[in-house]
Amino acid sequence: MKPEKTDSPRYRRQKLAAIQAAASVFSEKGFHGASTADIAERLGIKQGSLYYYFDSKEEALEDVCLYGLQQYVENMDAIAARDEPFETRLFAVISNHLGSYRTKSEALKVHNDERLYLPLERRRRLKALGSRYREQLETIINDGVAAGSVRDTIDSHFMAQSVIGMCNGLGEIIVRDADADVFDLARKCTDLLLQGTGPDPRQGD
Amino acid sequence: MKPEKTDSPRYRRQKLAAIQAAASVFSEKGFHGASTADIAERLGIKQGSLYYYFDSKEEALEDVCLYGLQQYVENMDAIAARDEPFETRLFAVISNHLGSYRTKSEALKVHNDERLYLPLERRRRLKALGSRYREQLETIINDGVAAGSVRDTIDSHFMAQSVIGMCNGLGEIIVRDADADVFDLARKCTDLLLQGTGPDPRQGD
DNA sequence: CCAGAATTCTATAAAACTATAGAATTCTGG
DNA sequence: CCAGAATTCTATAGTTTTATAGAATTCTGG
Repeated sequence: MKPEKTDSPRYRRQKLAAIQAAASVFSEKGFHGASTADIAERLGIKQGSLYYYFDSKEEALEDVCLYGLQQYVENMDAIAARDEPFETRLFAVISNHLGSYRTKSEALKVHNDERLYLPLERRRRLKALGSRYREQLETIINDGVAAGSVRDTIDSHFMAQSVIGMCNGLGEIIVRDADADVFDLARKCTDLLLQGTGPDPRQGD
Repeated sequence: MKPEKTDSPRYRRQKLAAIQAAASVFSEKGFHGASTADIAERLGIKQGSLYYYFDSKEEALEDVCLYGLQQYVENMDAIAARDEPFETRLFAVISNHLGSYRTKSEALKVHNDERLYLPLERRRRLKALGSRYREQLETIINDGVAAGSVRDTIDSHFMAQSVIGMCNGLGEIIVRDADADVFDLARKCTDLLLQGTGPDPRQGD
């Protein structure tokens, strides 16, 4: 018979630690490459005890992905709701994305790389969060077009995907290099997207 | 005792088919999630027979990654060697990158997502190819700065990583959506990088 | 068509892994 | 400090997996 679970503070703390341990191990070895023994060891308990916190390895993956995505998407909601110029909001979006790589890099990486190994049913909530993220970004871009800050030849779906891809690419720098300056990268990235690579037309040549 | 291997045309053909089968299975299930039985089945032989073509599952992964990367890097060499304006070469780079997602998407995806599971020793050649790719791209960007096509405030290392990330993000569109027009995406992507999102300064507002 | 080489098959050893049951230990409130 | 609840441990059943050996089959040149 399974032991009873609770939602005591102690349980909650250890469950969070379990999610973080799983995030760490999954991000290093991948979902299938990691064993439940690896996760338990990182947490400091025995393999079998891990099942007090997760019903299955798959559930652990789902929890890690949700953990990585949640705050990240909530921040996006806040940015999309603000009434600010396009440039400011784009910078906020990129800062949030890159900043998440610093603070929750492991769980976010797991979401990006491993979520497809979840069966469709478990992926539902993740999909909803991810779609919300992309839609909010598209809305911000469309608002930029409406306000005249963005050329109307820009396809917002294409651009949203580009921004996300770019941030994920830069995320690799951030994860690899602990000294990388997130703020500076976000600034450069925003600048590149706004101005392009061409010589600044506002200064003569 | 192991059977003898040859380099007959038949062997070569089947080895290539084996690499493609492995690419297909690895891209779908991931390296650790895929079994040698899965690969053999896709190839139409039995699990044990696969070891006639690979000494180990790891070797199969290495072969797949090299297969995915090779032509892609060679194309980059050709582009970097050409004497063309920055804009033309950037478009060529992006077309090559996105085009590879269409023609060899599976092997390239495997390289991107699974290569880190190879032990360092096996990753050497891949690393060399990948570095060469990034360095060639940085050179192209630096040439662009020298020629005045690119603002000198652009950090070429940063920009190379951004371009690669952006292309990988768009690669997801290409892989997911068989109807996506690679040429059109490459054009939009080049345009975004060159011009940025801002209103075209050459037309009044 | 034959002989030897090349390719594939069958069978299996050895190791690793998930998940469960029930015992043991640790924690908590009274 | 005690009783019951919460947490962790031990042990293991049942799969699955990689890799190898040697037999069987298929191909090839002469």
